[in-house]
Amino acid sequence: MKKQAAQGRDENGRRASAGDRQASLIAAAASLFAAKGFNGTTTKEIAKAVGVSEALVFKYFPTKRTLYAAILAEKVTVNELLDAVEAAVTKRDDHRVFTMIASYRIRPGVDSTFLRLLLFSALEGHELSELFFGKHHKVFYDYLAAYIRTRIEDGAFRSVDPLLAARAFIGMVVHHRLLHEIFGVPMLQSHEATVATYVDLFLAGLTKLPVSRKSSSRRSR
Amino acid sequence: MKKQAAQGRDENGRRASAGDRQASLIAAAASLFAAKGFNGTTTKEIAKAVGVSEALVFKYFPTKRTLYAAILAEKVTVNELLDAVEAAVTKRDDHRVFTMIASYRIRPGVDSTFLRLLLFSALEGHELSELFFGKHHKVFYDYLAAYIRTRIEDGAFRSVDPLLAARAFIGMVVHHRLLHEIFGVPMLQSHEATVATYVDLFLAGLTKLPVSRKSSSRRSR
DNA sequence: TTTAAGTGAGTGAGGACTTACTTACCATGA
DNA sequence: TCATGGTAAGTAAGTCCTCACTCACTTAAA
Repeated sequence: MKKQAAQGRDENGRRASAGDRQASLIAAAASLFAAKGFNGTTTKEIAKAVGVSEALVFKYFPTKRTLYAAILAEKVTVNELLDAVEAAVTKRDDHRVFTMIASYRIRPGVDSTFLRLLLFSALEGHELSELFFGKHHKVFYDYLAAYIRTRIEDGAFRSVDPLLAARAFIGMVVHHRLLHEIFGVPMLQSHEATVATYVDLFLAGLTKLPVSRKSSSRRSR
Repeated sequence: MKKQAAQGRDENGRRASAGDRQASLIAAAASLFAAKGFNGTTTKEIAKAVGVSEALVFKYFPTKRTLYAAILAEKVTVNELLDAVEAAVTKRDDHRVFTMIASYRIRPGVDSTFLRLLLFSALEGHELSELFFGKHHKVFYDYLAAYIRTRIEDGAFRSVDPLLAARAFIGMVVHHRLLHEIFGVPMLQSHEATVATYVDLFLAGLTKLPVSRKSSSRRSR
């Protein structure tokens, strides 16, 4: 008699392949770590989330940390965006460039676990946090900064530190997500409307007046 | 023979008073929680940091959570700033208002533990996090938003959602701190210079052109 | 002498990780 | 077409350790 037969099976009642198991363990662990932090999550919980014995977790990942590392390694995929923006960049379409970056950065959904994971890893001081940050976050600053620099050289933007300006802009956007996703602050408007306002505000502050040469703070075109 | 006599003593070799002990426990716990999170910190560590037995910690705080709550309760002191800004507000000195708020928000030092604590409590989902956020953070948004609103009514600022604008500005500033204090990203310039740039950028985007009356956001959509 | 400050040595619960074992899968050759 | 064995997937039931919290007690001070 198979008293407790169909436990660690996939949806067809068959044994899962190593790859699948690994993937679903990573997925489950990611969402648990994101929800409760590394220290706040137990290996037993992870196993249970996948419907598998705790021991199996350790068959795939020798330690809990290894599992954590696997998550971070997996979660590195940014370049889709940068490709998408490319067109707008060559056309010098400021509005579009900023809007696209902001939308991407602000978009909820799929990886709202992402931000939490990033924060947790930074706060808990995991070694991989830097890699994580570098590969996933830093790209944006550098990319946007480069664009701002060329626009300054074009004479279209005022002369500011490009990296600082990039951080300022991304700061607005990321902070918005933070408020919403971490602190549960209700949104005032739709994502789109918010992005539009931010982009508008920021570009107005950055764009050079075409005719006037009043040196300091004025707004744009 | 007093084999291990002078253990839980204060600097004079005397027994500490209840109040002092409580305070130093709170202080030690705050910095440990900030560094490693609630789950990542043990009561033994806290005791050791104060140079006292673990048992004593529980004489003062019945549970670890109580201690945590005590920290959050203690850390609520914002109004100093708001008083200081008041003068600038009545004079409608935009630049000064924004600079003061940003400087306050960005200043490192004393409570750099603060931001970490706030983030940890939010991430780990402590009940008090909301209170913490509300009492310490929200104030800024509301205060700044109110100012922006009056300036819009004055006709000095463009017509934007005041709360959204306030969040955008504080977002820039807080994000800057975050990068620096949590992610260890090196600063590009001094705090003052950074604040100056941010304020300049933001006010430029917000201020209405004195002569033109071009109504809404140019180059939109 | 009372009372508060302080402690060493627990306790039980739970967490990361092991061990020794069972089952399903499937490739092979008889 | 099967027995059949090698192997990977899977598990129950630990081990050992750490952690939050307790207990029974000692010491200092007023």
